[in-house]
Amino acid sequence: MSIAPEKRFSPVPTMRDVAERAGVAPATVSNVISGRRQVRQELRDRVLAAVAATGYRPNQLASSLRRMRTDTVGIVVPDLTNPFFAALVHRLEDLAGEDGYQILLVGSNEDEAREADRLQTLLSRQIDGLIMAPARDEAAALAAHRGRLPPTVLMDRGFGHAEFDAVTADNTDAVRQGCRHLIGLGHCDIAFVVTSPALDNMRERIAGYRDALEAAGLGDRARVLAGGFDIEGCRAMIEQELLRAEPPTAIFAANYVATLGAVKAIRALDLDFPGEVSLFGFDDTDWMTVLRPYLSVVVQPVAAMADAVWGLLRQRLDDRQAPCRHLRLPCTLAVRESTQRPRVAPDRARMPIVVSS
Amino acid sequence: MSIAPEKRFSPVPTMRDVAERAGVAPATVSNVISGRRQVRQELRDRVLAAVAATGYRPNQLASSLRRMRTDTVGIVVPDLTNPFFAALVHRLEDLAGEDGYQILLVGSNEDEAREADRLQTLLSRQIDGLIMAPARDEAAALAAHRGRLPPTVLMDRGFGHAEFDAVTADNTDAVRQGCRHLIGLGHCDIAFVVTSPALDNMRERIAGYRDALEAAGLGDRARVLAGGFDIEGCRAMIEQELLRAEPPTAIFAANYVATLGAVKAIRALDLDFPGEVSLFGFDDTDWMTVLRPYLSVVVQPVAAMADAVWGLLRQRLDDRQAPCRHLRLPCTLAVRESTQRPRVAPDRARMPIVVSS
DNA sequence: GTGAAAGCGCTAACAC
DNA sequence: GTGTTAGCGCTTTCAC
Repeated sequence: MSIAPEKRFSPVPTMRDVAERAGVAPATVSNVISGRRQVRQELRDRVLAAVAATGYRPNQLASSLRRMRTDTVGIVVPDLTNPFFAALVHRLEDLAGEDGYQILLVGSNEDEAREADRLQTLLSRQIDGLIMAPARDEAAALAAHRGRLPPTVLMDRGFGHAEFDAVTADNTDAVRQGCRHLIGLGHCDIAFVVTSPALDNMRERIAGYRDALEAAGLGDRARVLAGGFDIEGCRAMIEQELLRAEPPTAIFAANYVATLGAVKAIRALDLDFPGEVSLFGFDDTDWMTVLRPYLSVVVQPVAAMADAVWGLLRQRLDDRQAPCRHLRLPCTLAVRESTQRPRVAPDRARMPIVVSS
Repeated sequence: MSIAPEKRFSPVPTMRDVAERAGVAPATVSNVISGRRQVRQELRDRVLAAVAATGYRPNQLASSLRRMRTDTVGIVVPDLTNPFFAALVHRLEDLAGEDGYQILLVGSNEDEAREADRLQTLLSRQIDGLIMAPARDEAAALAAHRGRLPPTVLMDRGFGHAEFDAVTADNTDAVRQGCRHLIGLGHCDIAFVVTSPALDNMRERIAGYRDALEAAGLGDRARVLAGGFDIEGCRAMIEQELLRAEPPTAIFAANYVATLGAVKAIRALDLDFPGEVSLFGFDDTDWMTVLRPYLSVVVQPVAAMADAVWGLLRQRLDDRQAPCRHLRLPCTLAVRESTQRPRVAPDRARMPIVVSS
């Protein structure tokens, strides 16, 4: 053994180390590992042996830099704590993983500034694709990067942009049907609770609400409340509404947060539920068929939506020129226990209802 | 204007483009942008102008390769759909973002093979840190990379490893207290439902259960059920238990999944709940104080746990030699409506109880 | 304080 | 098939 300065043992072996050990060119190692080109069996064996002996593990970073692709997709959602988005992310991570992509996850917390900031870093990481439920429809953060964005699919929100693929539920129709159900039950005073009427998806849901009321000649009874993006805000707003002289006989909540806010408000006032007030919620979860009363809700096709999003992204990855598409998936209604006939006869519905039980 | 072949307009400007335009060295651009070194005001201005003019945006990939750090942390959880993990991830993403890190998210779906596979890719991406709630305590996936792992913090599970920092709830004590509550109410037949007794956290919870029963002289009444990792599995197991000749008067569910499974089982059998059977759950969520009966549960300090995890990771990033620490955070009990006195007097508790209502 | 040059680890292009 | 070479875009010595 010579004492001459040999190449020191590198703490983490590189492809070159493997190549030297196997007595082949680095490119050959690369080809063995990636399988991109045929390599003679003998060399391949030597390479594999060298890989095993050195414990070599490829550095994706270097590979990505060279190949100009990262096999990474960014996902931006407003709130991971909301089961709707959690389910979407869960499914997307699944699909992405199957196709060899990893997920860079960002939660915007419904905050535009934060979203813009995080998006910037996401893009600087050279993500191959972007999936986003933007905090605001304008998606100013996106516009700022116009022309420099990777293939992008919007979901749930911001679908007004013609330059992006998008997936949404058929919001208007879902709410229209929900309202019909309530009206059919005899409800004339239905309050509709959204987070923010500034969001297109909420506007669509409001449209469904107004549609249905007008079709029933109840147009002048429409009341839309904006409770904000957190449960407590919605709760406060709804509580106040239920304390009015002529409270609604039913609440229709336009999303998960509003739904929870509504039940909390009803509980806080200790109302007989659904006796004194019915509730139609939005978004279905495990627990809704478990505690009482089981909630009647609009069910968004979450799995199908995630599938559609991923499908659009894959297609966009293959062909950046194809025209953008907006997929709108139908919702279903799960009518359960939280909606029932109002106590007051329809013709007396304008009379004040005593709120306490 | 010369027709000579000038450098073509590069579709995406690089630091070199900016440097040329500003008439400075690439290194200077780098220094302006990173702020790592002082740059004379005049040059700085020229650089900034060139950045604006070209619309240059740094390539983190190249930077990471050179700097040998990615400002990225991998998070592996068994199930994003479980609000406990969703909340953990949510909070961790928050903390990471504040510190300039991004999150590569992986859901293992409680599947070891998948976990190992995804972990491999995660590591090849040169993540700076790893946060993991391993599918199995052995965390074979981790062991396979022994010595080549970035700073790693385990949470909720796998905390038996002396070579990793870890954060868990005080499982044994939490369950012990929960059991005391049930026993105090007069319950002598309490079934304990875990997902899998192979997990250390479940074993700890079981230990708390046995402790409490033995302390009350009820050691021979202990019944531990393993329902598996999905709600339906737990439901089936619990349903069967409730149909025995001598059904338990109370169910103690050892995690979120088991809790939901328990309520489903109770509903499926149409039992008077909590009249005929009490339920003590595990993990607190928004909806538990909203529908009836409000569930009595063990509350894990999720936010504090995430904070602790992040804190440990940051410290480990700073000092890889420091001894590993296992932080164990106390839980609290939320006693609500799902637990009440059993209908049968304690001294008759061994008599069969009629199950139908 | 600034520039020149080397190189992070990998792969694509091109010879042979 | 396999080796050689030249970078991917950035940061970091090291001179000046």
